[in-house]
Amino acid sequence: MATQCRNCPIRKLDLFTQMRSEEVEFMERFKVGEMTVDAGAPLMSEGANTPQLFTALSGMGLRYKLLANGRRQVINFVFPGDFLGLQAGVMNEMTHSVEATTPMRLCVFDRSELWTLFKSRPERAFDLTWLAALEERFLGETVTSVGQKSAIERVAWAFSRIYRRICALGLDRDGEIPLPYRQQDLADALGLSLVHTNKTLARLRDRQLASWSDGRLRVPDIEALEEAGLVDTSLVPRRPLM
Amino acid sequence: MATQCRNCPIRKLDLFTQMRSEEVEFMERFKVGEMTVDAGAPLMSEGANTPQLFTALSGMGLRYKLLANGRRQVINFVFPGDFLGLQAGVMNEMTHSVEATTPMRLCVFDRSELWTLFKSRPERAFDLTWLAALEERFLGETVTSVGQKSAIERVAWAFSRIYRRICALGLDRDGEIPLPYRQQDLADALGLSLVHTNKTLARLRDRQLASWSDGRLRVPDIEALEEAGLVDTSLVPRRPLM
DNA sequence: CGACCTGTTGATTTAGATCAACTTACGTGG
DNA sequence: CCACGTAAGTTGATCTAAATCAACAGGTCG
Repeated sequence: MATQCRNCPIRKLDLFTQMRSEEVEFMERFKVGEMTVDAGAPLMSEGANTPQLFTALSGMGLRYKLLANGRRQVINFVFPGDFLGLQAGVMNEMTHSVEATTPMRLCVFDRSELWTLFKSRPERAFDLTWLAALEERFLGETVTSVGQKSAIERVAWAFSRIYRRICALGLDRDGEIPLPYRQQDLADALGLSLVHTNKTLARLRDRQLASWSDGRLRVPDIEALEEAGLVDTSLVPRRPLM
Repeated sequence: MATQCRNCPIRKLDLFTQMRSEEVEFMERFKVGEMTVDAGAPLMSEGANTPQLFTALSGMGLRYKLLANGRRQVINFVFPGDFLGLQAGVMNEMTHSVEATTPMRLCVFDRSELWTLFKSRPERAFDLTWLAALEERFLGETVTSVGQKSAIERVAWAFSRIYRRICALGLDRDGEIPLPYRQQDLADALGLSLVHTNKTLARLRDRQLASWSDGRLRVPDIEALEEAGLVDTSLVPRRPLM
């Protein structure tokens, strides 16, 4: 039996904007089920026209694109609260793939009901657009990091962003968060080679800015890390949850 | 006296999805005016909370972010039909700046009316979300190009995308389009140095793939250029126009 | 046990950055 | 009308951050 939205495990977090109770009721109707997947499971694939939209509830994943030359770009990492499938929802085609890195639990929505949402729930439609704008904002920052920063700045930037997000989800425990990706994933996200990423991680460790091993990231001083990553510290607002 | 939407100079192009007449009427009310600006004029700036939203009607511009270290990332180029200010519209703050490269003419909308649009015009709200998803798609592709491609592939990719778009706007004339940017702008868009960009342009010219000088880009064989740029040639759908 | 995956480290190479000149073209002001 | 300053493009020489190549170590699993 699927969790009812009123008992949603993450909705109440400060990270998210709060919904009015009619909205919660609407989402309970909009939601068609829940899905749990194993680590490594593909969730959506580039070019496909998935009938389903998801909101991640727990676990972590990643979005990526493959190139003709075999290289892979990790577009970003997927954390609880992220909405998956907007492109399929409005344009009928995903232009990137999504896969689960750890086991994941996701809310499932029916894509064909999306238009109903726009017609009957303008505030939810607005929230969806907000999420799209937030994604655009984040990708603009990613382009900037990959295009203009040195290796150490890029890794520091990525760790800062991830650390802040995971903390906001309440998953940190004395300065440490779970980060269950491989170095190759980070390398592909930042446009760096695996070897150079590894050496850059060692440098960050030496400088006591961040230490990532055994799937856990320890950040002794987040502000110092943000500075090292030239991170734009303008406030990231609360985000809507679909 | 501002152009009325019914006489919009670009709306009828095949590039754009067609609107129903009620939608056109609604847009005429939503539109509060028109603006023309000189080359070099700033349109929006990072961190600011502009009260206005725009749709570009003519001319070209660019979006960019500046870093603490003085470097600049050009996020993308702005062409007629592009919508500007979505971030300000939903999140009250731009995270990048926009400036006019040539003189531009723009439709002006009132940000505070955006919520009215969501409440009373769900199909227009849907279109806006579509545009946001399209932007996300394009930025994903940009990250992939900047993160994973060689200099010549990146330039070929950018030229392909630009060429296709400008042709769709009907601005091409025997295999040539206007492209009034500086080499520095392209360099900042692709994460390359100015000097290396210049040398890469020479290589593309030698290989007869693309020749850009005096503000005009000539492309003898767009398919060959796309191949050189590892361009994902899956169909780019018609886009909504706001 | 052996195959495979992930991480680590050192040696070598290279794409692209940086540095430095020089050329046009285009104002602007004397 | 010319001198000078500035912006954009071009080209060659040199440097370097990061890529590539190679080898090995520890874990895990069938």
